[in-house]
Amino acid sequence: MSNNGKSEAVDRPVNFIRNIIDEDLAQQKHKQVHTRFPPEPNGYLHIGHAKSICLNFGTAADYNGKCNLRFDDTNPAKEDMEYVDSIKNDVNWLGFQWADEICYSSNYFDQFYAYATELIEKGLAYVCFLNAEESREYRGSLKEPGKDSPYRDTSVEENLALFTKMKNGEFKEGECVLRAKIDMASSFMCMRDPTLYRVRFEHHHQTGDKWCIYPMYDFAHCTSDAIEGITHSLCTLEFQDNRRLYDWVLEHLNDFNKPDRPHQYEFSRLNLEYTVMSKRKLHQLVDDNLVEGWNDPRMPTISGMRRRGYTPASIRDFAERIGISKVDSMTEMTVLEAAVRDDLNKVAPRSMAVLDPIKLVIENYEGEPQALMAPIHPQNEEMGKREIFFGKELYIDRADFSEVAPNRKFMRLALDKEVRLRNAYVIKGERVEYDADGNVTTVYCTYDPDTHGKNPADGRKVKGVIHFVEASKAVPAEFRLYDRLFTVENPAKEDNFEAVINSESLSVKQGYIEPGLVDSKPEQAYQFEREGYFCRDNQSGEQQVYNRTVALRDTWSKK
RNA sequence: AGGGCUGUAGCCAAGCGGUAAGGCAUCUGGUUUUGAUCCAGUGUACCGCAGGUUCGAAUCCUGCCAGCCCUGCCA
Repeated sequence: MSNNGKSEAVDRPVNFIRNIIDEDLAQQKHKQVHTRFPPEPNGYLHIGHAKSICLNFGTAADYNGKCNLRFDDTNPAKEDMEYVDSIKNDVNWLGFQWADEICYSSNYFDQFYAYATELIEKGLAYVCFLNAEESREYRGSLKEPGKDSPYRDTSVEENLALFTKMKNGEFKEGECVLRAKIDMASSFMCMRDPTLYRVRFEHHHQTGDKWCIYPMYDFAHCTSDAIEGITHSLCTLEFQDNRRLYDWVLEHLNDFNKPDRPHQYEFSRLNLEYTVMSKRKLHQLVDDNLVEGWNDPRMPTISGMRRRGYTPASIRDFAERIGISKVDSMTEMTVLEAAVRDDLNKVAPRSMAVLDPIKLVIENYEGEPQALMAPIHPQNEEMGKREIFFGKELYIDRADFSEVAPNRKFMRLALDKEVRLRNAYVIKGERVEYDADGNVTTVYCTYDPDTHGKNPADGRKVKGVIHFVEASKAVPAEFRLYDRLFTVENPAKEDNFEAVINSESLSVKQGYIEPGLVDSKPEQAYQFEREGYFCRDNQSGEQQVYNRTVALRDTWSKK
């Protein structure tokens, strides 16, 4: 059957949803797979949505099916065009194309109205004048059954008239709702005569002022799926109970009570360590100015991660690595980081940048700086070479020098010790100058002119390699280093998650880049050798600002 | 006696009656002008616990335990 945990259709990990699809296809329940990604446009997309996007679009693509992008826009009070635009943008950026036109639940408002009418005519829905509080009391509790609304037995004719009045704006907000007549004693709370329609005098971003009644999620979602011919409606675990209502609605509508109607399947949402995933909390971080905005590189939003330097391929790979299941889980950051590193390692041109510079003088070098050629990618010659410079004055990183090597493992520059300047020559530390505070200002070295592109002729072994930038050609740049946004694994569990924000989640450095980098494009990834993967900030215009996407894997600093 | 789900190595996650895939993390070697990459190797997983069925159970049955979700005119 399944070979090494891979799906038959494509070389991709199997999951329970693919198993269901394989079965449905085998039994010819559906001819083609049709999924949908149904965000509500009330916030920006985050990495958790990316998991769902990859699942829905990815699965459809693997089975040669289709996937719709559908805005679940049934609550105009919370929604906005700003979000629909950003969502479209993020989905495209991730590399997915929706089938045909973009869909909106609001496209189907006329049909929803007709379906609601059908339910009323069948005696399966009624207009209820209980207010919100009364309605809650009548609902009962988890352990106690509810009791029937006094409006439950209103005649079909009267309900029809009442519902028309609701639509015509003859009732105030909150005065009445349309409810399904199901079972006030059901153990599923969502089946205790759930609300189907409520009155809202709101302007809708798609339908304007045409409607003053808006359908509830449970009524709109299943019917939208059915209208669009969705076969597999994938959502997260908290909708498991709602599936009973999903099925009830479709089974009681003539158009949809067929074997090939949509079915809902639930998978677990993504939880990532050291961050939050709820829209409410992300909204709060933005509103309370704890981050720069939705696209702050520390945010788990698609736009934030994009600005940080994550690539679409790396996010898709991450989604594949974490898999799909029904287990409540918490994924470690290392999985995400490994996914970006794997992608960037392959595609990122190499460069050198000094983030915390100290001056280094080559005492035995005279004359103008010289140009040297360096590989753009040491493991991929096809990427070509770049020009770098070497000269009398250079910058190296403060952390790469120590007057006295702290231990035998120290592989960087120290006095009377040799080290390789990456892509250039072997140098030896000779002496050092300090400022009044005891900080190193300049390190004086000599270089071995016969070591470019080769080891010392006399067989001396030089183990250490450090990076540098030639001073006269160096271009000043700002580097922004990011760390986890929170100090605890699961900030959502805190009483006040804002209290556990990592105050050191951003540190800014002023240093230098190779001159060849001045025209770098925003979001283009580079590996600054020995420092990590960086990209030009997409919000800083002409300024040389680089965001660190992720540091290089570090297997020695903790020892 | 509310109901719905879930429990496989530190973290994800395959497996669906024939004797435990894979990834991340960890650790150990090797290569290396990035302490990166790459390569090779590295895990007694009492398969939540306890019974039962079976020649044989992570897979079937029973009971128990733990965690998550459900009482919006939110989605």
